[in-house]
Amino acid sequence: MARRAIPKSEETRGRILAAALKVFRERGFDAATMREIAAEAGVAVGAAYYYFDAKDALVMAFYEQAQEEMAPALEEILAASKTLEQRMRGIIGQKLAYFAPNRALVSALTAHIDPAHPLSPFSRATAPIRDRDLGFFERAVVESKLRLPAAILPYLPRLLWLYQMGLVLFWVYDRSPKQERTEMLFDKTLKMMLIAIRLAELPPLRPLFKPAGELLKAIYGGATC
Amino acid sequence: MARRAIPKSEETRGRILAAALKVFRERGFDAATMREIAAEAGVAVGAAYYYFDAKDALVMAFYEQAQEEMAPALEEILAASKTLEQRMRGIIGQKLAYFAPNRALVSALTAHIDPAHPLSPFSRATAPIRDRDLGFFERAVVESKLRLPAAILPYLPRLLWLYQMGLVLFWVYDRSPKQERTEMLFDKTLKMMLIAIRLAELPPLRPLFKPAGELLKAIYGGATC
DNA sequence: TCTTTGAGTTGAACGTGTTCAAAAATGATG
DNA sequence: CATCATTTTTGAACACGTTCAACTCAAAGA
Repeated sequence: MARRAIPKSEETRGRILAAALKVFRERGFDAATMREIAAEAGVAVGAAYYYFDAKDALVMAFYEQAQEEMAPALEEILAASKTLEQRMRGIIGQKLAYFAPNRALVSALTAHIDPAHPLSPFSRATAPIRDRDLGFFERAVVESKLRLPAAILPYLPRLLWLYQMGLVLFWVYDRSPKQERTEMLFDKTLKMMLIAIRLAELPPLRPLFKPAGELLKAIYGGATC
Repeated sequence: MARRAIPKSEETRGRILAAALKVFRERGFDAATMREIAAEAGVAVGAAYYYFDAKDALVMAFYEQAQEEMAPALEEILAASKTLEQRMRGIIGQKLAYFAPNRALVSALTAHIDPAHPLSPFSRATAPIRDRDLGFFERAVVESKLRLPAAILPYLPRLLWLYQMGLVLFWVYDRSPKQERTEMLFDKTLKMMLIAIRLAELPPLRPLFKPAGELLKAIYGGATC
C-alpha cells in the first residue's frame, strides 16, 4: 500500500505497475514473474511488494485504472442516448472495446468467482469498483422510462450488471475470430431481454414475475452478491 | 497417470487419494500441502505425482469418484419419478446432499471457469464427466412429456445442466445457515422455469422464443461449452 | 554541522507445487 | 536361482510468490 503521495514514490509505483502490465500482456498473468516485473521496472522484488500487496494487487490496480479511465466515456454514452437498448449497447460496447487489448489481464480478474477471493468481481475488495459501476446501470434504468412490475424494477440495475459480468466472462474465453460469438450473444440476448421487459406486464406472465420479485427480494436482501 | 490396474499399485493410489481427501477436508484445498498429503499416505511426495499429474488431479479423481458413486442413486430417481419437476428436484437434491460433506473440495472444482483450465467444469478434461452427467438431464427431459418449441427442446438438457452448475456454484459459496438461501433459490427458480416452459407456446411469447432458438443453435453449434 | 527519523529499497530465505535422476522393488525370462 | 526389464518409490532440486531484517539516504530537528 502506498503511504503518501510523494511524487518520487508515486513515480516508482507507476513504473512498477507499467512494467507489470507490460509483462502481463507479453507473457500472460500466470507466466509473468514478480522477479521479471521487478527487473523490468529496474527495482528489487521487495519494492514491488512495498507498493502492491501481492501479484493480484497489480491486476486490481489495472482494474481501478480502467474504471477511472472509462468513466468519462460512459458519462458521454449516458448523455448521448435515451433508450435502455442504446445505453446497454453503449456501456457494454465501451467496456469490451477498452478491455480488448488486455484480455489476458481481464481473464486473471474473472478467473475467481469465489466471493472470498480478493480479485473476485463479487468480493468485498472490489465492492467500491462494483458499486461505482452499478451506478451507471442505475442511471441507465432510471433515466429511461420503463414499464416493469414494481417488485422487479428496483433490482433491474443489479440484474443488468450481472448480465454484463456474464457477457464479459463469455467474451474473455471466446476464441472465435474477433470474438464474434460474443457479439452475437450480446445482440440476441439484449433484444430478448428488452422484449421480455416489454412483455413483463402482460397478464399471462404474472405467475412468472411474481415469484421472480419475491426471489430477488430474498436474495438481494442484505447480501454482498 | 496410472499404468496398469495391478492391485498393489491400485492400493497405493487409493491410499494417496484417501489421504488427500482427508487433508483437503481438514485444511481446505489451498492450505493442504502435497508434502502433508504424502506424509499422511506414508509415501514420498514423488509417489503422489506418480499417480496423479498434479494437486488438481486429486480433486478431479474425487469428482470422478463422486460421479461413479452417485450414478445408482440418480438412476433410481429417474425410475421413481415422472415429472420434470420431480426429476430436477431429485437429481440436484442428490448432488447437493452427496457433496455436502465436501463443500471445500467442490469449491476447488468450481473455482476455475476458464475452459482451458483442466479443473474447469467446461474443460476438455472434464468432458467425459460432463457428458455422462448430461445424459441424466437428457433422460429427465425425453421421458417427460413436455410441450416446448421444437427449436428449443433439443437444447433443454444442456440448459438444465447449466442451470445445475449455476446452482451448485451458488451453493458452494452460500454462507447462510444450512445453505437455506440455495434451497430457496432452487425452489423458486425451478418453479419459474417450469412456468416458463408451460407458457412458452403462448402466441405472445413467440417473439421471445424465436430468437432464443436461433441463439442456442448458434452457440451450441459445435462448441465445448 | 551533526543526529535522528522513517519512507524507500534490497536480496537472501521460506514454503509452496512440481520435476527428475537415481534407487529400490517387482515380475518375467533364461 | 540368476538376470534383466519394468514398475514403483525416493528425496533433493527448481522456480515460483511472498516475507522480512537489514540497509540507504534525504529531510527535519538539535
